[in-house]
Amino acid sequence: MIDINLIRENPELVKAGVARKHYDAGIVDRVVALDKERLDLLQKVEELRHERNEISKNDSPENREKGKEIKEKLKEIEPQLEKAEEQLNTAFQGIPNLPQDDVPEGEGEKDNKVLREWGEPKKFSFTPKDHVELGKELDIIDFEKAAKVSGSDFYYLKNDGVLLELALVNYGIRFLIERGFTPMITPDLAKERYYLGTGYLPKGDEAQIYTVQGHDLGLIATAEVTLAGYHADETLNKKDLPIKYAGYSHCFRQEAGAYGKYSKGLYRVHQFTKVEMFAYTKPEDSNNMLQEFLKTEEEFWQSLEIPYRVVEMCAGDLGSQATQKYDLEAWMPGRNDWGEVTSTSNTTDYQARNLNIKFRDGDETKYVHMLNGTLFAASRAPIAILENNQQEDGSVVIPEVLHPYMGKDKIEK
RNA sequence: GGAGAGGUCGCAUAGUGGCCUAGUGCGCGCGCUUGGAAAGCGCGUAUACCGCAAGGUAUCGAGGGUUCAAAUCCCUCCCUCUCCGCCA
Repeated sequence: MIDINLIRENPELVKAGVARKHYDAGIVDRVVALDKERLDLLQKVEELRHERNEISKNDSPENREKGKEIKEKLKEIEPQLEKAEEQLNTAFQGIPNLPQDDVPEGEGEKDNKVLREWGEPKKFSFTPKDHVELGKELDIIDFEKAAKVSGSDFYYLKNDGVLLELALVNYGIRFLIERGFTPMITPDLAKERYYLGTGYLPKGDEAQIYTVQGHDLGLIATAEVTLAGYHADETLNKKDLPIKYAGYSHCFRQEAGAYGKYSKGLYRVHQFTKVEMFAYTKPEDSNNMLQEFLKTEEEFWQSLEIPYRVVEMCAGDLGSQATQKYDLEAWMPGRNDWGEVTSTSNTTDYQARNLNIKFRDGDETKYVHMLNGTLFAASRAPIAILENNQQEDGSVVIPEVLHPYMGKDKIEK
């Protein structure tokens, strides 16, 4: 959530930011009204409680009578206050984080800005195959058996497909350790507070998360959930900041209603493995950290020798949490187009306020800033590797940096 | 999963209906003392919200309930520890 004081003091500023994200700016007025209503009721309730506290210091028949009266009044007003608080919270949580000033204007994907390209989209002297075909021919990915056992959009990895994922994970984690990240393997399930607190909800859609029947648990859609929750309700030491984690987890997404050629094969699946970067910083450092994350992603994908481009999200495509966001899109010959492989966001103090994560700065405690960024998803990275590195004979050359982890330099039949 | 014991202001503990505005010890901070230090002594040491302020309200694992009044009584849940069971 954003700072309620910002809304009280400068509702117009908030409205402008909300409008840039193409959310309904009327929500700000609703919050202002509900906030006032809540304050009025809060004052009444506190006055009555004060009276009650005074009375119970001296026991007498008269005071017992007075106490009974107060009890009755409170019974009436307290539920009203509760309801007002609930309404305020619901409306308030609908207010997204505000975009940074220099974020490009725009409504959605079509308005995102390509900042630069690295590498050349491959040209083949033969007709390239897509990863689904390659995966089947090389016997390293099996969608059909997974469909039988788990349903559509699940997959088995086999043979060198397994080695490739493990190599990527091993290489990726070491890559981040060298850059000062603390490696973490996190739980794959988390309580509602955490998977909602990180706001893994696309605009208005709650159906993204798988939940466990009979328990307050959901399968995480990203390690961002568990890495953000790690320090929930803590006050961190200023001297420990920034804290940088490299998270390894499985990710689970329902992806309801996502079909079509752009969702083919590994591109959109219900479960995948991901190595995620996460950072807690001082407020003044978060913009630099976002650039550091982006640079780290670029260095990683360059080391894999995959052509990619950097895209800055426009205000309308930031989602509720981010103030600024960059994606890397890798070249995918199978679709003859770019495909998103990473995403890095600065959520500033928005998640920190949801999860109550602060740091001590002298006499003051302030909210930390929190950032996340994908190093790679072990579903989409193999798409790029298989499709870009395929040879005419159907084999696939492994990126050099993975050779030591893979134990070979080529996947062949 | 079963049985038992617990969860109190940074840490350790006291508190079993109104004297709790939560005591004490440790730690920490400031001051006195000292040539300097230790000890000793004194004072102060949570968070959030409302309020210009004085001050007020809430929080004793969480949520409900009983009562004029709840850390304290009742119910539900969560977590930790010990033992048992089961398993990797």
